[in-house]
Amino acid sequence: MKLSKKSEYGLRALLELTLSYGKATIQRRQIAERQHIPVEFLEQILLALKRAGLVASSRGMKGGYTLIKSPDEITLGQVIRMLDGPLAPIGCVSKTAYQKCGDCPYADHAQCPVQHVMGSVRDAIADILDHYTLDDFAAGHQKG
Amino acid sequence: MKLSKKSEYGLRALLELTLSYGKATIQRRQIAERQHIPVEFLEQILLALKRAGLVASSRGMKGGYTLIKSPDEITLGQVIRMLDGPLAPIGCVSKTAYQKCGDCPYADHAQCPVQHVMGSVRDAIADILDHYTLDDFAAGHQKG
DNA sequence: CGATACTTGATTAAGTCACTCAACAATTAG
DNA sequence: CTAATTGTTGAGTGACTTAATCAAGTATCG
Repeated sequence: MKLSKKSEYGLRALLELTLSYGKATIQRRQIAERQHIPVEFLEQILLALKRAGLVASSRGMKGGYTLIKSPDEITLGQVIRMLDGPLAPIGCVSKTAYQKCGDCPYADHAQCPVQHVMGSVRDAIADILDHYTLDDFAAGHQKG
Repeated sequence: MKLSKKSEYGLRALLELTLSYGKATIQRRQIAERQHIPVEFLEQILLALKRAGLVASSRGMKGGYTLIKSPDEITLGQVIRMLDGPLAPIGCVSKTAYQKCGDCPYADHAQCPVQHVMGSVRDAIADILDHYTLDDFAAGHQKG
C-alpha cells in the first residue's frame, strides 16, 4: 500500500507548476531545488507528465515547463495513475485497469471475499484522490 | 498502492482457518490446495502469523494449524500490517509506524500538502480494514 | 522405527525503485 | 555563426523487494 517516490515527486513538481500557473515557465532545476528532487529523476517524471498532456515544455535558454491544463481540472488520482499505475490494491478490483487474478479459487469472482473488501478500499481511495484537484492541493492545509 | 501476494495469500489462508475455527486443525497442504497457494511460500506466511500470535501449530502426523484468536477479534488491518507493513501510503502519515520524510521541503510538516492528502487516504483505508474482521471476511459477499 | 508434518535458514530468479549518465537536439544571447 | 543553456531520449546500474524454492532439520503418531 505504498505511494512511490516517483508519484510523490510528481505531485510536488506539479505543485510548483500550479503555483506559477498562468504566470511563468519554470525550469526543472528550480523545481528540483525547491522541492529537493534529484534533477535527472525529475526529468523523466516531467517527461511522463508531458506525454500524458499535463505539461508543455520549451527548449533553449529561456526554456522550461508549464501546466497546460487548468489546475482545477487535474486530480491527484489522475496524476498517480499516470506515474504509478492503478489505484486499486489488486488488479481484479481496478476500474481503470482491470485484470483478473489467475490464482483466485473462486470461479464466480463476485464471491471472492478478497475482491469484496479490496473493492471498498479502492472506492475509498479513489473517492478522495479523484475529487482532490491540484488547486485543492496547492491550497494545502488550509482546506479539508 | 498495491497489496502484496503475501498478504493476499495470508488473508486467504486465514479464511480457511476461520471456516474451521473451533472444529479441526488444518494442514498447510490442504490450505494450499484449496486456495491455490504454493506450499513453501504459504509456509513462511503461516510462520509469520504464528510469531504474531494469530495461529498455533502442531507437528507430527496429525499436525496442522489452528486459529488461536476469535475471528471476530482479528481485523484485516492487523493481518496486512503484520505481513506487509503499515497501511499508510507514505511513512510520514503512518500512525503505527511513523517515519519522517527526509526530503520534505516543508520545515513545518503539518504544512506539507502531500502529507495532508495522504493522511486522509490512510484514514480511509484504515477505517475499512481496521473494522473488517475475519468473521466479516468469511461471510464474504453476503455482507456490506 | 518410519512415515508424516511442521521448522528454520539459506538461496535465488526476476522484477521494481530510485536514480545516474551520456549523447543529442533545439533555442537564444552575443 | 557560435557558444551557452535547456530540454530529450535511451540505456544502464546498484540496492532492494517479491515470490518463491530447497535442504536439512525436529517433533509426533502409529
